Amino acid sequence: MARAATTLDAFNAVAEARRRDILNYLATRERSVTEIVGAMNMEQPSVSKHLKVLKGVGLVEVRREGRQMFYKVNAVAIRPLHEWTSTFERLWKHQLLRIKERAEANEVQKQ
Amino acid sequence: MARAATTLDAFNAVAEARRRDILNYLATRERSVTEIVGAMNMEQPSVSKHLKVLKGVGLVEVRREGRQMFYKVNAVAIRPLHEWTSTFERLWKHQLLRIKERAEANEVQKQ
DNA sequence: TTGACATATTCCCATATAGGAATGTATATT
DNA sequence: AATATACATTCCTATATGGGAATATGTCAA
Repeated sequence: MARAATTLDAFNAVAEARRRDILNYLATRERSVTEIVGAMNMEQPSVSKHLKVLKGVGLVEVRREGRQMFYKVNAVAIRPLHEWTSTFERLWKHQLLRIKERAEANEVQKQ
Repeated sequence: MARAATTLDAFNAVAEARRRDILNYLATRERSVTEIVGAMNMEQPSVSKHLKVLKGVGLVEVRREGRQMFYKVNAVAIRPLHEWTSTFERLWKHQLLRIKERAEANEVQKQ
């Protein structure tokens, strides 16, 4: 079996750095494809293909205006990722606290 | 060019649902490979391969104890994902607020 | 109607899996 | 030493890309 499809869910879709770049760019406000192409350093067909994947998992929404297509982030689709990572928040805070405690203990030793 | 390697970063590593399952299982406490195999419904070689990927991007750490290998989550490695998703938190909260407002406006209309 | 402009889609290819099967390796036990 | 246990690795294959190139589609303008 090959890897799961990028169109399966948000986790697979944002695995690609280019698509995260696009989402970051769209975080400010909606943009036309041409604007995205200009901002990223990618060919237009690549951008369109990435946008199709993002749209497939609901991470972006589109609006037509004449010849242009304006894409914007659908932030609620990112929420599941945030919530999944949140389940580990308690763990890394505990980890960082212990690192800090150890550092302070070393400071005391040096004195 | 093919898709980026799963061993590239945490984003690619957790794109696979099975690997998130393993991380979820390890969230409670460290576990031996056999325990993981028992909990997930996977073959042992598959589990070992997924653990190798997770270890490659620093999402888990290992400790040997006799013949057993105990794996545990390295939560700080999940932090970058949490922080990236957090940049969109303001957006989806705003989105949800508008949804709520619209629902309430409809309630008033019905009265 | 004819272009021109903005996007989307298709075709092709090199690459990276994920799982299954078989095998290798390290450690404990007798 | 021989065997069993616990994992890791290798080989193979079907599949899913992501980018480049070429082309198709849709819309506005003259």
